[in-house]
Amino acid sequence: MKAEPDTRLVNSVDVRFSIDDLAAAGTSSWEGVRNYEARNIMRDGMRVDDLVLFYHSNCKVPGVAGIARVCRNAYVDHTAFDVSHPYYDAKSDPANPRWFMVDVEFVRKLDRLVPLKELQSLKSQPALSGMALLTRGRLSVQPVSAAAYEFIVELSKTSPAAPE
DNA sequence: GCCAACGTTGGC
DNA sequence: GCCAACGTTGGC
Repeated sequence: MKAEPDTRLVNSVDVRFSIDDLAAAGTSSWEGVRNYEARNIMRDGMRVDDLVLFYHSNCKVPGVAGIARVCRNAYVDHTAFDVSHPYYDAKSDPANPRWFMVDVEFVRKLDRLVPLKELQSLKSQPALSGMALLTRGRLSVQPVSAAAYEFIVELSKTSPAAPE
């Protein structure tokens, strides 16, 4: 799941959210997803206790920052109905809601941030083959194989690759 | 149902 | 701030 750790204004509201923000909050809803495929993954593909890689995007060093866990199955994203909310969507009808969200809880930060660049340099590794993060960067909620999850968590325990 | 125009994402 | 990739919209 991607979040933006740096200041980001949406309709004049700062929607930044980092792994440290999740750590401070303990749990958080994942409101604001306004893409159908990402919604479907949350609604149909995620269940309580699933582990989540927390990715920092749109920032100086994009990459995987930590681990979270799903703690509530998908439910209606009510922020879409609130005209004063930055994620308001007039097309989501309360009688037939368009958008859904899950809740996640903080598990831990990785020992170090695993930069996207590093993962790109390792994309020929079988564990990362076909990983959505590397093949279609723009999806904000993506499936992660068990192999990719393990690979990235183990990678975070190693020293960063030396710069070229 | 096609597809051009337009909007968004997100790395750089 | 640029812009490529790609998702969404809407005319036909």
